[in-house]
Amino acid sequence: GCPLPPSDPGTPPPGAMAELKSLGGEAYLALAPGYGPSAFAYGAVRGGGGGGGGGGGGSDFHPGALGKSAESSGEQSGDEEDGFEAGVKGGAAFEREGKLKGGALGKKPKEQRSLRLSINARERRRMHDLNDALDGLRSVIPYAHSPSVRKLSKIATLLLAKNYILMQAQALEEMRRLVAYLNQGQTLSTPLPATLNPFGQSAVYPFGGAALPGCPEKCTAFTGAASALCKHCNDKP
DNA sequence: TAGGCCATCTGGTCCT
DNA sequence: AGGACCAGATGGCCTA
Repeated sequence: GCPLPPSDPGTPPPGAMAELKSLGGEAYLALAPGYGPSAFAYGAVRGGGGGGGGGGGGSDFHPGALGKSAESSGEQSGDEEDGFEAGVKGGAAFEREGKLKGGALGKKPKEQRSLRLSINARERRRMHDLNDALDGLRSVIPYAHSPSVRKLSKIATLLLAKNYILMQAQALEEMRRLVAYLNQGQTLSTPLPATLNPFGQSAVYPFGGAALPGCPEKCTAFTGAASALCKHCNDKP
């Protein structure tokens, strides 16, 4: 199976990793082949990535630092000119083709080029927005966020997010069933089925062994206060 | 060096 | 007509 990403004490969202553990994490990390472990090659800083390339003469687009996608979105907003400068090859191809989407027909070459640059700039902006959204998604996914750790790829981010959502839904459902079970007022003389026990196999009774002076359901062990969901607590004056 | 990932350009298509 | 969205192509950077 996929190894759990190394925990980063500084960054994981509260309780996120604990939830991963309690649920085994397999579902969460069950990424499609090729995007799992390799996608989590933590520890290596990804440098200059990408940038420049493309249609041409990437030099003008070389952000050069880390976390390109995020940075590039913004500093390239000058784009019109950048796009033109960078578009050596693309521009050449464009000029060779001598055509531009029906609308360019009948326009002067200079106008065509201007329109093409405008379209390029819009597309760049759109992709930057998309990357910003992906960054936002990464920021809420529990994995090792750290400057010294390579960030998740786009595909890994999407797959991880999907599995995380599924895992959260499952956890929520289990908690609901557990609350319903407790509200029945029954004592847990037998271990909860694994599917009802999000606290791990060893925790037959998640509230600890010692009887608490309060509610017989020991729900106070959760919060230290009477639970509004517990009928025993509600019965008390 | 091959493969993965990425940014950009580009033309097509659809929508307003 | 113009903008948004999409997918293909291209080339750069990085890691194994």
